[in-house]
Amino acid sequence: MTTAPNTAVPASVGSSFPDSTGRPDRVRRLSGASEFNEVLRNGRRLRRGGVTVVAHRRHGGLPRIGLVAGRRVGGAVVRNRARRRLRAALREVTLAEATDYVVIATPVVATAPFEELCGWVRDAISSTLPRASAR
RNA sequence: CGAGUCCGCCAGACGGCCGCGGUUGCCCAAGGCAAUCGAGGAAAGUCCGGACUCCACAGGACAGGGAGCUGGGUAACGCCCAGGCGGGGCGACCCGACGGAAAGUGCCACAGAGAUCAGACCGCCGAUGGCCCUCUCGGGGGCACAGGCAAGGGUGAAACGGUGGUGUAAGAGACCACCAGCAUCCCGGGAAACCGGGGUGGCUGGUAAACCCCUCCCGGAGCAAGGUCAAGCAGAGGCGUCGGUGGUCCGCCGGUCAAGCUUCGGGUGGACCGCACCGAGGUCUGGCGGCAACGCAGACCCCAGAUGGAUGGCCGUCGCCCGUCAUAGGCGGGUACAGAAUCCGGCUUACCGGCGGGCUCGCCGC
Repeated sequence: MTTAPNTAVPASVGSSFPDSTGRPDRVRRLSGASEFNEVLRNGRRLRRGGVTVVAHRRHGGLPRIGLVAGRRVGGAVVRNRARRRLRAALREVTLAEATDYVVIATPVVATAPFEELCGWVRDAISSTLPRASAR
């Protein structure tokens, strides 16, 4: 658990972060029930490991994310932790422009090794990319 | 040293990389940069008490709810402190819904004869009355039918106060002495609860987290309170002595053809203020007053403010605890409970562990 990420994490950060697309990857937050419902109703839903990603393409603008950690994830402390780890993991991946994402947590998100969590998020996000762009 | 008890405190530390929210300043703006601040002792449960907001409010009666030894503290409390009383502990100390049972009503399982104007199973007596025997005609003896008694036995958590005497046929607070309890009066101490002492009196079960009585307190709803702006829609029916006085009634007030209430239907469900606060504010001063809770004075400080919800993610080193190999040390695992949402004061509950101090008991040494 401690030895493997030592080499893997910095590599993934360095490769995907500053210059994979050349633009500063800024992200907005989703806000309000209407925006969330829009994504959840019309978006493409993918589950990888302990996370579910719902992606929905918009007309333009920066990517937006919304995090969901429901009551079944745990108490307030565990839900906060799950949300923060998801936010940290999302910074490790490239998000498509003009797309809204809702990421839904399960209980394992709070306890799973961080590298594994990053893997789930990366797989799920990249799987949405061709569909979202093909639409 | 061991065991215990009370009080207070902490809630791993440091570093690296990458981030988030608020505020202030700067840049012409989108946005960016800099500085600065950014979870808890319980932020929790939402159980009490307030602040604040809106609605209501002449007054009275009755409901209803809450509190309940005394005094103090406090904005207030069901909280805190001190004291009293009762109970527990060798002790430090701990625990207590702790007003009234002599205002009334009710209840007291099982057992038991009887469980509150009590009762008589075994028992005791049988003076008096009755019956029988005897007779020296005064009486004497017997039976246990009437009747009397509640001492002893037995039942029970509890049996009409306890012990000893007098008394009597046998007995009983019937009477006496002492004692326990209660009521009442007086004296002394205390601010009071209460404590100590004395007199008098009647003659005494428990239960009020049973009804109840007494004293005191309580208008309702809550920040989704409440307000501003924006956007948007479609009205129709009912009540007409109706509405308000937010439990009810009396009474009062308002409206009386236009408003109000209400039912169904339609629209919106966004932004901002409230709301991040100069406050029942925090820290310090071995300050002053007080046994203490706390109050007062002075100095300094401004100390989270999100809204699908910031306060973090990952890594390293060192602590601490456990297991293991066991020589410094190595390896593996663990490092609680838990996350602000209008804000305060409490209570309760959860919690790996650690630190400091006071006191008590036991053992040992000087």
